[in-house]
Amino acid sequence: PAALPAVCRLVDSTLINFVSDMNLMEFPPKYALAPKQQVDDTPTSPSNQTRLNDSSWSRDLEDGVRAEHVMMGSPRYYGTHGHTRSKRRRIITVVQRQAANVRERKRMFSLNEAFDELRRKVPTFAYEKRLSRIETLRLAIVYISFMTDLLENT
DNA sequence: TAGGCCATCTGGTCCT
DNA sequence: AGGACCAGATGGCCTA
Repeated sequence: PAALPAVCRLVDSTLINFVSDMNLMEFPPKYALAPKQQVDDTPTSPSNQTRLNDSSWSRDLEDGVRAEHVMMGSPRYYGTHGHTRSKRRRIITVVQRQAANVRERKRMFSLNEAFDELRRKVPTFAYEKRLSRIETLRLAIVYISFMTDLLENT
């Protein structure tokens, strides 16, 4: 850590310019509700309280046969993460699903905040276009490698 | 118009 | 039981 100021002085001035030219503070206006997302985030409608099943878990059909995914959504594939675990599916209410959607949006929001913070830390040309998430990650890898080499060679 | 990027929804799995 | 995390699917927006 003590060597850092010295390292910074050694950093090529063009790199410093990259950093100072960063202007990624603008927040994408997309966080406004999208048209398809106009569900009620504070669901209180009694009709939404209906449980789809008595238990919150339902057992799939016997003997390893994949149960049909009768609920809405895209098809899933078992074994994506290596092993098939339980055959019990959690059945949730519409209210619970909406609450989970809200939590997921918040989670992705904080993830994007972290990406924005990383974009500000990573040196870049005065981009007319902001870095995508994958570009940000890859540039960060290169940047860290560069700084690591710099530290080791001084 | 095709392709890249992103937000969102969704269900499965993990974890507390 | 339920929240966090994850990845697939989908649709919208933007740019070359």
